[in-house]
Amino acid sequence: VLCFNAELLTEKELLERYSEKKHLIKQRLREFSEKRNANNEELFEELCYCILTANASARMGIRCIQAIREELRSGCDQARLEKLLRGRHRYPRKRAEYIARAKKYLEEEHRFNLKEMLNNHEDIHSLRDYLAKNITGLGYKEASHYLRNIGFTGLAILDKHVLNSLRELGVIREEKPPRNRQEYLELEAEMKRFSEGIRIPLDELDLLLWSEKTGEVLK
DNA sequence: CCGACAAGGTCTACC
DNA sequence: TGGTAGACCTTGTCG
Repeated sequence: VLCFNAELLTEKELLERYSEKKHLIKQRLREFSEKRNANNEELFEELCYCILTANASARMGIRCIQAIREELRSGCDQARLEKLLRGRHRYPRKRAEYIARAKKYLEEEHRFNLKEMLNNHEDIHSLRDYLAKNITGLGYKEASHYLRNIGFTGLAILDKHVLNSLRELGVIREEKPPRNRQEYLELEAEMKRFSEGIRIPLDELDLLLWSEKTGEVLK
């Protein structure tokens, strides 16, 4: 936060950063993996957090989730959610709508048993497809974000910062965000190839690149 | 104080 | 059926 580094990130620097932050990164991922034991209310709260962070700052997402925590558990009423989000989020109406719809969908299709729903998918990619398709407000990036945050591994969270880093490293040409499933999968595959080349697990690389740009989270 | 612009994208309408 | 503008919307930050 002190200064902006205008120079391009190199592989050498990346590996240096990795050895510096490796411990913190692994610790963070362990924290995520502990979420595998979370109950349905906690899993739903995390889902809502990811709905809220799409095109919004992480800080905004955290502030919002604190404000609506009670409402998520009690009624999850759209109008009340909107009121709580107003003044805290960019899109109070739409995001309140998405959250209310998600709650309704999960209740109708899964009796709100998120745990079971998540475990019923044999592989993580089909699970992500399912979420992106059926939860309005979650695209591929946020669906990946969600799964990572509740302890699944092996998915790339291709946000603005990570894409920018990948471009600087020469892994990809442009940092334009993927606009559909196919583009997302292609970019993810490129990142995975790169991660194997430099021997940094995909999830750790993702967290590393993100922390390079934001400086937050890992601290 | 004011204007510009970014903030971990995604959805929908329309072609 | 697949692709692309425009909508969503407000706060915080920086010059």
